[in-house]
Amino acid sequence: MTSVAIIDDHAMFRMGLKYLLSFQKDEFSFAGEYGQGEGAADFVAKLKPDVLLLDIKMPGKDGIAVLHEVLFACPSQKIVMLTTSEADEDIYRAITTGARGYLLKDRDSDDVLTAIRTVAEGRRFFPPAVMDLFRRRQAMGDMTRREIDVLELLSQGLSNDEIGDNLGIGRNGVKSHLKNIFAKLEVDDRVTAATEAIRRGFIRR
Amino acid sequence: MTSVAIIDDHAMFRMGLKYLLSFQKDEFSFAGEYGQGEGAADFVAKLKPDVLLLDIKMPGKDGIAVLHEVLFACPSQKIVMLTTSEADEDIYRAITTGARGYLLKDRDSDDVLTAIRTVAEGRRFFPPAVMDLFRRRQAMGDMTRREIDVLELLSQGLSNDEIGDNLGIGRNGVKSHLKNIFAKLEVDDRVTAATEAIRRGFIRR
DNA sequence: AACATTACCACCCACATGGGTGGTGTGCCA
DNA sequence: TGGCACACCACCCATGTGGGTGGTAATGTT
Repeated sequence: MTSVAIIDDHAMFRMGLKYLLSFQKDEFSFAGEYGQGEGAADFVAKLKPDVLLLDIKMPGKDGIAVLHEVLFACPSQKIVMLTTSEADEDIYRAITTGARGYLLKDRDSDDVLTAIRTVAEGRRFFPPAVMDLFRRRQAMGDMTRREIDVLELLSQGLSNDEIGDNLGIGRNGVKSHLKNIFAKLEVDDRVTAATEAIRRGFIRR
Repeated sequence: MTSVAIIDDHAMFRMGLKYLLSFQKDEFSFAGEYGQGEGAADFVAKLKPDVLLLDIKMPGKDGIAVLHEVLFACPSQKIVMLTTSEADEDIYRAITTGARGYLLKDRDSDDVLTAIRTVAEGRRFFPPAVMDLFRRRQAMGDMTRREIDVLELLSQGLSNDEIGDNLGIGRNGVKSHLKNIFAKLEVDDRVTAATEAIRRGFIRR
């Protein structure tokens, strides 16, 4: 008997899981649900479910932060990320910090039970689409702290001079960072850099 | 007794609704579910539910297109949009084409039953956050077909010359459109124009 | 007939951008 | 002690951008 808990800000989604599990009463039990990132780690610590389903995009504290907290307190906790986020960065962080599964709600939500079963047995569950995005992200190399700072300001429409002012460096420093950013994102202009950085999850909004 | 159907590509979400309604068996009946935009209008025509819940972001045909089709065939159909999309453009199109309700999954999903009840009674249901976005969009004026074309190419990182080549016009024509676009979006550079246009739903991705 | 909207174009100008080539200093890991 | 990633800077240069002011011509609407 496998106990399953879910952390997701969508009430309907939590209910969907409860309903889904209710058809497999001999195999799974619904351990509990929680609707936000804040306090989620405590919730998990008390419940100790066999498998935890965890959403990424939540108001306040996001799922990646919760993932860190939960695994810090209990490294053996089995966690499946269940989210709409196709951002390579989210997938990369989730897998590298120790999630055992990652499902895209829109594409793979039929696989939920399979994922839970697989992870409960101690194996990993990552659909091909997820692995593709993970590998792409891995091939890219890391974005440094400073590069993220630049991207953040760039995406707000600031000029190189303005970005420099904000970061306390000169325009040449900014241009230098931009050169590296462009190379990593494989783009050659700031508009695409901004949209790609958002799409890939390096910056939010 | 109110019959309710749902069109949403998220299997879990559809289950959530089924589960939710199952607690109110004397008030609501679950008429059916459908997982994509393609063929959704026929599905509704056959079922004729009292209230239809309709997601916007679906692969292939999106919810706004389905909304049009369904209301064209049956203008009295009561429809509640139930989506994560906070894009003013989606909200604007949904309301102006005749949706009776609009709920944000992440913020208002507790209101689902209230929304269904309200709409079933023939009234409208739009939460304050939705109305705010609607009014903001209304105040802005429409984006013309040509302006959307320019935005689309702009967001792909093309220069004004390249955009002109793609549209068969000169750089001056492009600049002229851009001037109007900037004014409507209340921005003054192409990076912000691109990110805002995406965020507000004028262009996808 | 008067007007607004949309779609385009021309010319000017100050400034920003992206590419290039090069350099310095710091901290880290081996 | 060497090597490497990182953060930053300098200078050059062709091209792009955003702002301005102006124009034409085809569609409407009233």
